[in-house]
Amino acid sequence: MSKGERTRAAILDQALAMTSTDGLTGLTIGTLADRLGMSKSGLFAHFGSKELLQAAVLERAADLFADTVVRPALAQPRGLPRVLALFENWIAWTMDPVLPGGCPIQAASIEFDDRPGPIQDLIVKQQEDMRRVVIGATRRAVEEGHLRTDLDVEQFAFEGISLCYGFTQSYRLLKNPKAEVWARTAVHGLVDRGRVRG
Amino acid sequence: MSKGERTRAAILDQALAMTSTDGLTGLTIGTLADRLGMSKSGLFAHFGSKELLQAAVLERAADLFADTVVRPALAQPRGLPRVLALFENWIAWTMDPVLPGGCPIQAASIEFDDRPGPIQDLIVKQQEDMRRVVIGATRRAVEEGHLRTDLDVEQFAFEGISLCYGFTQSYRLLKNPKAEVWARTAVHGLVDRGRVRG
DNA sequence: AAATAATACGAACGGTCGTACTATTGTCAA
DNA sequence: TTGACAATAGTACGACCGTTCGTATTATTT
Repeated sequence: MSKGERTRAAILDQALAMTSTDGLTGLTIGTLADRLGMSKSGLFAHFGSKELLQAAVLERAADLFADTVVRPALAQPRGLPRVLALFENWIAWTMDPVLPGGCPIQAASIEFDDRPGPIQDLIVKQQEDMRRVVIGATRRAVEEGHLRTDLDVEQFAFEGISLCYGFTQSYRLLKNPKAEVWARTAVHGLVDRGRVRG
Repeated sequence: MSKGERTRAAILDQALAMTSTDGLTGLTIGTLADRLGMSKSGLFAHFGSKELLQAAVLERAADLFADTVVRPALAQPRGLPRVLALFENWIAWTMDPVLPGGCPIQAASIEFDDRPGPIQDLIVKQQEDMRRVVIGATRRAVEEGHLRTDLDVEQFAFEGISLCYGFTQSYRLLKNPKAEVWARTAVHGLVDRGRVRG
């Protein structure tokens, strides 16, 4: 790993934290350089433009999300355990102090839902990837006989993802101490309702 | 209505649309003035600071939300019809072309969930007001005998609000044509599950 | 019609933004 | 150890930011 690669990784770590609290637009090259003790131009040279920096941050966020949420869930036995782990890990991810301001991708979703361009395209791709993961795990649970065969897996995924998103509001903005219980109760309810009878 | 009040209202209308797409931070006095064909300083004088402008925009958004979502729902007979109207109106509000970029309050929630200050305080107050409205209507539905007496109304509100929020993602960012059906199916399911047996 | 207040304007301020260029330093293979 | 190139710093730029100020214009009241 060359020196350039090392600094680039350090930049992205700091940029991720900054994006988490200030958003992709609030992420600023000058203050980012200050926090890293390096010059604006030196940092800038690593990416070539702010938009490319934003894209790199998003991809780093997605990697971290995959490592924290998706991969550990896929390590669970297929079927219900995996589906539940997906939601539980997602809830834990929202509370993870590594991201001081919450999931940067979720924030970016709202920030960029009216700004077409490469960044929006990337966010859409990431969100649909995640949707596919949830749908895939759910469909597996149906095949394993854990969930009803007549279950609408797309509807199921919509509700599960919505609950994870809603949790962010209650937990991060409203700081409601019951938020975590609500979210976990809700996803367990969702899963239970999909279970085969008996 | 004096001339000042008239321009102030016109400013807020335009500012609301701009906030809807660009967020409270992306809302900029210069371009806002341009769109209204007036000078930066003339516009500025109406509010005294950008923060006060942002606060005024949020209050205008809340008024509009109350007129579009809450008041029509309260016109429905108490109990289940009112609860359902609340969610249906909320879904319609998210699709309302009056807000070209979706609900400004929801966007501001994520934008400001890590920026303490008067704006964050205002947003928290608005969100908790809305939460209280949902909880109140739900509790009424219990009293009317439409919903189970052992229903956890806070849990119910969390799930309903989460679904409305999740709908924004699917509809505005991912532009999924099934989003509206998913959201309506989900809230109807939520309500049905709370119904008294038989 | 005169007096006063409300409203709007234009210009300018200090700052920060992203970006472009050039110069300097550091790294690492030959 | 040197030469080539990657990495970082330095400086400057035009554009825009929120804000202030003095002044002109327009409404409203007396």
